[in-house]
Formats: sequence, C-alpha cells, structure tokens
Amino acid sequence: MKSFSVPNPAVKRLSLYLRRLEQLAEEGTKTVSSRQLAESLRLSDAQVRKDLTYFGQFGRPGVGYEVRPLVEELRRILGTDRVRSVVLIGVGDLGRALLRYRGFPNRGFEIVAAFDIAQDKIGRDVGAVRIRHLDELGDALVEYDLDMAIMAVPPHAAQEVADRLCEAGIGGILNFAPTTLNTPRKVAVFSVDLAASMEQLSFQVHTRK
Amino acid sequence: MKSFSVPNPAVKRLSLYLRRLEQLAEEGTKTVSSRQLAESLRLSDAQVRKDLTYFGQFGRPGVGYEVRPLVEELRRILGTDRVRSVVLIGVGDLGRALLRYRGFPNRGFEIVAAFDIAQDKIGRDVGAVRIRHLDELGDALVEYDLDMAIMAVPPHAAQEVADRLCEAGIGGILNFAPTTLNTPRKVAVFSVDLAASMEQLSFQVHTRK
DNA sequence: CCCTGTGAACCTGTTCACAGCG
DNA sequence: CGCTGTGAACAGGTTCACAGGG
Repeated sequence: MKSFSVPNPAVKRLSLYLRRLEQLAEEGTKTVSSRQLAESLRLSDAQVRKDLTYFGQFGRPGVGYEVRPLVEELRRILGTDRVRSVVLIGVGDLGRALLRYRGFPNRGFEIVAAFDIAQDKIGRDVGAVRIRHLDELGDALVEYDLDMAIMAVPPHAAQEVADRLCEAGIGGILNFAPTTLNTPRKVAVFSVDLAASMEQLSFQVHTRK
Repeated sequence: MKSFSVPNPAVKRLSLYLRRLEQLAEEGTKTVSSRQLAESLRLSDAQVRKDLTYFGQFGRPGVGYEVRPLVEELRRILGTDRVRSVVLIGVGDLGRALLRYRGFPNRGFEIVAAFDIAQDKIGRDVGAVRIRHLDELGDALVEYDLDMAIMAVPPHAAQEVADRLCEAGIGGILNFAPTTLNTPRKVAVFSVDLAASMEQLSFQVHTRK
C-alpha cells in the first residue's frame, strides 16, 4: 500500500467505483474496462485508470478489471473489508434518520451505540440500539472495538462533544454540525454541511443564467 | 458579477465565510480582517482574500472587511438574499429529518411542499407541510415560485424522480440517493452521499497509521 | 485491435510576496 | 504600520498520448 501522495478527490471517487462494481457483480458481470466504468459514472477512462493505479495494478491489458477481486481490493483500501462498528452522538431527528439509514449497513458500517444528554431520551430504543448517556461514551469505545463516530448534535454542543470524543480516543468523526471543529491532528474529521450544500446548489442555479 | 472562472472550492468556502460572518455580526463585531476570518476557519489569510476578490472588492486596506455589508454581499452571491422555497421529494426517515432540519430555514431555505408516492403517507402532515402525491409536482412548481428540490428517495427510484423533476422544469437538485443521475446540462445537481462520506473517513482513519 | 499503466503536458487552484492605500 | 488586492511562482490534479501486453 503506497499511502504517499494520493489525491483526495481520487479517494472520493473510489467510493463511486466500489458502488458501481458491486452493482456489476450483482448483475453477474465478470470484467469491466476503465471506459465502461467511466461512462456509467460520467468520468474519463484515463481518470479511472489513474485513480486505481494510485493503489496498485489491478487490471489486465486487453481485458480490463475483474469485478469481484477489484471489489475486494477497494473495500480493503477503504477499510470496509470487515464490518466497522460506529457510534452515533446526538439522537435528534437527523440522528434518528442516520440510525435507520440503510446505506450504512449496506456499505459495511454498523451503528452499535447511540448517545445523547437529554434525560427523556436515555434508555429508549431506536431500532436495535438503546440510547445511553454521553458520559458512558468511554466505556462503549472499549466495549466494542471501534474507532469512528457520527456526530449529529446542535452547533453549540459540537465542540464539546468533539472534545469528549477525542479524549475517549476516537479515530475519526463524521460531523453533521455546521461548525469548524478544533481537534488534534491525529483525529480525522469529515464534515457534511447540509445548509452549505444547499448554498452550493443555489449558487449554481442562480448564476447559470 | 463576474461568473467566469471561479474555482468551485472557493464557492464552497463562501458558505463558511458567511456562517462565520453571521456569528460575528451577532456578536456585534463591526469589521474583520482576512487573517482573523482565516484563523477561525483554519485557512490562510491569502486564501480568504483571493476567494473574496473572485467576486469583487469588498475590503478596505488597513481596516479589513465590514461584517454587515459583506454578509449581504455573500448572501446575494449565493442566492440567499431572499428566502428560497424548496420542495422535498421522498418523505422517509431522512426526508422527515430534512423537513425538520433547522439549518435550512436558518440559512434562507424553506421547504414549502413535500412529495411521495406511498399512499399511506399522502395527506399526512409533517410540521407545517402536507405530503402530496408526486404527480402533483408540476402544479407545485408553478404554485410557489421555486427552482430547487431536495431528493431523499431510495436509489432505485432516484433516476425516475430526477427525470420528473427535470421535466417539471426544476433548476437544481440536492440529491441524497447514492446514484449518478443522468440529467440535462442545464439542471444543477449536487449530491450528498452519506455512505461515501463514511468511506472517506474510514480511509483516513485506517491509513493514517 | 483492445486494453492497461504511465510519464509528460496541461490546467486549476493555492500560496507567496509585495505594491499601494488608509 | 496594518491590511487589501493581485501578479507571479508553485503545487496539486487531470488529461493526453503512447508504449507494451494479451
């Protein structure tokens, strides 16, 4: 694994490749060329090849890529070759929706514990998961072998929750709060900013004409 | 407005600037320098200045940027200088959460209508919005003056719903389905792929060591 | 001929460094 | 002196074009 100098956008596209390859595998397709893969994702064939070679040589000239092995390979690269347990912090409307989101288990992520601080939520079940108090967070990270958290808390609480996650030794945070988190270098943070996404779209719509 | 050649990442950061500036305005801060703005967002001061000058000259040498006017300016650029009405398609768990998401109205987006195809959902209310059948979509786009949609439908339905939106004359789509949508060039699409975001994070966490 | 892998060319976006204004 | 705005240098990513394998 050469982890030196892989463009971030390339990693992002790896997810797209994986999704498409899983589809192809289900349809029974055995091999696929960079061009075919590219077309269905509206990318260029060169892009696909370049992206894949950042991580190794998976194709065969004249043939293309074998679907099944490449799926395995990409999962390994993305760290989803085994099921990854995840905790959720913040069980509001968004948190509840994420708890039930099928796309997570489908792609190898299982939310195994949920935390909040509202007393009236503690002890309740959402699906198979019981809501616990945030103070028990440390225990849970030990109990399950687990290194990622999903944060769906109000903006004003985000930094404190992030601090507690880092203190508990979390490896990465998927942050839904519209806040710039202050975290140690070694903790990976990836933010999903819903309102900002709408603003991006709004900009596109209202300047394209 | 010079809409030629603005880096996309710059537009993305505009959202961050706006959010921070709104905070500063609330705190009563009158002016802010590129350095101050940059620090709170973990960017470089040069980046901030460069980004802003893609859209005009808003600062004063020796002083910085006046918070209030810059907020107005950024809103105008992002198209949120007035409230934007939006429709939601797909009222599952995620759709419901988005209907209730405070971040949208806070940033000038109001979901004024919701659509689904499940008969048992039609006619029900979520918050102030009544769920209608997708067939009535065309009417709604006329009824409200509106050009953006949020799509929170299952992957298998995504392309068809997108087709119907485009047919109805939508201007842009915020897509939550993990699918590459096929849409006419003139329709702006912005995708939020939750599972892919987790995979990004997983990659960071599991290769950083 | 079809396809991959890859250096090289190209393009896009970021950082630097400084002129010039208040 | 502090701060913006900006060309110029630089870095990061993408596309091109082709050598070489099946």
